[in-house]
Amino acid sequence: MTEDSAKERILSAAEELFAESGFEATPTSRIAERAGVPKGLVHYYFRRKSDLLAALVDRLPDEQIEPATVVVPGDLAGSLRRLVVELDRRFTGSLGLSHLLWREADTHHVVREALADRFQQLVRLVHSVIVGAAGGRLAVADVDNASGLLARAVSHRHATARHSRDDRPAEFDGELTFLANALSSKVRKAAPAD
Amino acid sequence: MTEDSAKERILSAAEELFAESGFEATPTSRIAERAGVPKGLVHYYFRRKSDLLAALVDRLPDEQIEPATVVVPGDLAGSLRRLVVELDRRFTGSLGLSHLLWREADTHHVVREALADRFQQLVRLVHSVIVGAAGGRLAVADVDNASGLLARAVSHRHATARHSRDDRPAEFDGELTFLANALSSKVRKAAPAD
Amino acid sequence: MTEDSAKERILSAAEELFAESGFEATPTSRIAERAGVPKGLVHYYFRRKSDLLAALVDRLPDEQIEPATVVVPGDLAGSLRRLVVELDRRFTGSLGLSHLLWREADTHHVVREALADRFQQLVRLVHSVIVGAAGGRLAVADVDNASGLLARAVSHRHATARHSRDDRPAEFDGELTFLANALSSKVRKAAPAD
Amino acid sequence: MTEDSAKERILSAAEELFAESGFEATPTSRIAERAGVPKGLVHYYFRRKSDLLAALVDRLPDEQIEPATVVVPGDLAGSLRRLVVELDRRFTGSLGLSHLLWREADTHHVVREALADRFQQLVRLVHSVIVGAAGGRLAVADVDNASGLLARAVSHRHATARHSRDDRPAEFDGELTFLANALSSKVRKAAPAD
DNA sequence: AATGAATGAGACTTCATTCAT
DNA sequence: AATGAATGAAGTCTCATTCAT
Repeated sequence: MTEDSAKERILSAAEELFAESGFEATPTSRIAERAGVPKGLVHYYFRRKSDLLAALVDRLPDEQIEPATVVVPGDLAGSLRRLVVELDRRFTGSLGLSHLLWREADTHHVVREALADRFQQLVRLVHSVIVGAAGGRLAVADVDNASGLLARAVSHRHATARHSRDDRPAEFDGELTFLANALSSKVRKAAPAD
Repeated sequence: MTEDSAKERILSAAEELFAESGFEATPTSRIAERAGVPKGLVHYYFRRKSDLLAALVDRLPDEQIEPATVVVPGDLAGSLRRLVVELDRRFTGSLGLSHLLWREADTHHVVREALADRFQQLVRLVHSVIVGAAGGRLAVADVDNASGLLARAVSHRHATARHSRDDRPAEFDGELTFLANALSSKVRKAAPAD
Repeated sequence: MTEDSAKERILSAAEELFAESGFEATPTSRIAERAGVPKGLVHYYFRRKSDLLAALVDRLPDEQIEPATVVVPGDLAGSLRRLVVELDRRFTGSLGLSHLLWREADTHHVVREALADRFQQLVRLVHSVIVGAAGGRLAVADVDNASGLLARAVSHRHATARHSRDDRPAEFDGELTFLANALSSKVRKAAPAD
Repeated sequence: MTEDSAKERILSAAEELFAESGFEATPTSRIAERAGVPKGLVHYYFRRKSDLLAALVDRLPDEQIEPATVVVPGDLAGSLRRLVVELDRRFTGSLGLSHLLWREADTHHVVREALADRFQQLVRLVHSVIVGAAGGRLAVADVDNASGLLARAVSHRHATARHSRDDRPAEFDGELTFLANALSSKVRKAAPAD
């Protein structure tokens, strides 16, 4: 069953190699080699090299995280922490993808758009988690701002993790707690008049 | 005045082109062309193409921002806002540089390190501004966390600004205010005896 | 019949050109030109230029001479003369090869070894012919010395023939006869009891 | 006094490098480097690269060997042995020269002629030594043949010594003795009537 | 459907040579 | 006299892409 089709193997090889060395620096011949297929087959399935990149973006896994799996109502800090743990896991599980998206975003609009989409998804996800954990007692603007801030910080953290030797994202608990406290203090302040 | 030396023109051309299309996708011949010099001269000054990249990183402007120029003690939100305005200006003024650093960080460790350096500088800068504006009445950990969060968010904002049509960084005031408030509320809470 | 495969034509062209102008002085483009193939094909078959040289040495014809074809027992001088005539014919028939070997021996160890091999073959061949023509009545040491001397002289004669306008080896009969006589006198002296 | 002029240092560097890597494979810049002179100076003294080769051949040391220094009348084998020892010493003392001459003889007629000259000198030298050691009792033809044979063998021996790791010429005493005996036997046979 | 031989444009780089100083 | 910046021709090699089978 792990006997992937040749086409699939080509795509995986391309993903790895584009992530390792970049699109331009990767010859199609090396893709064929790593996929263990004859050179001609790469161009048989993907006439031009850029078609490979497009196909790679198309098959982007849509691994949504379900807010419910990390949210504990009333425990904002914990919920955010669990969210980030989960995000980190996804990130580590598809490093090639992440490398690829960041690397080629500048020159391939297809990729750029995919990257932007993912960021928007992330913002919405953080938003949901905050709302789910803190209840509806927060000002909409505050939630928006916190979500934006956190999504950016998490994205940046992953983006720079790519650059480190072991691809492991940096410590982040302090920042998370700080943010959770900031929001929580708003809740209290927003509700004494109740 | 714009009569730069040939060597300088080559570097500028390389910076632009590497930023536009990436290192690999930029032929040295196009660099020579844009710099208006014969092809041989490029390799006379920079034996291999990668030497160009190294030179580009070496001459990285060290445009430090002086905290004092944006800090107004007591006005944290305003100070941060002025800081970001200034950072955005620097960013817009050297777009090529920023593109270059992010694009090539994955494959050229010189570049990667330069990018990491710049990030650390940014963290320290934000730190100084917060301390300068809020006085010494904040917990060290809070300042650290807020600085990290903000530096990451600002970096990410610039990194993704590269991907937009007009290179303009996204709106950010809301996030800034939120963060300033978060910190300010700590000050008050930390000094209830006042 | 002369419709050789492209690969074969490339090798022949390379052999000729390397012999004419030397390895370094021969552009691969000129090889392609003379072989009547597109430039890319040369590097398709032989990734690097030096692979061409290696291939050339590999396909070195192993044109052994069968001692029996020149030996007439009892006629040492005649046998040696027939041997040299035959060696000269081989030499003239593959001039390119000979040029090539001597020219590039200094810088390419593959070639150097091939040249050394050929010399050893030659020594053994001369040895066989002497023994075959003179019978077993000669001292081993004498045969060894004479073989070495003659093999060296013949090699040198071919090596310098390359340098002459018409590639024709110099007259050599006198030397041959002298050597045959030298050996023959030993036979008589070794068997005075006859 | 070892403070050679720049021009002299350039020539020596060229001789070494041409011998090591060949004429074509040696950039003039490397000659300048090894000579410790600025690049421009090489072409200041020798406008074209080939002028260097010509100059090198022009200044060829004419290290003639005086027959009297090795000849002991009556001792032919010893005389030849001493001659070869002396020739080997000259050879080892100017290896660069020898490499150079053999390497570039194929493509530069100036060099080719110099090499041929040296060979003729050698033939005459051997001739003188034989005559000196054996007296006038040998047939002219025999002396000619033996000289040619020996000169060729010695030349070949040096030519192939270049190809060995340590540039040391191979053992040769057996061959020499054999040749001396061959000649000596003629003397005896030629003079029984005395 | 699949393959790998074949192609040619073009990339990087080297280098002899010129020339202004 | 001496230098090293500058030039451009040319060399080796890579590679996406095509095509006959």
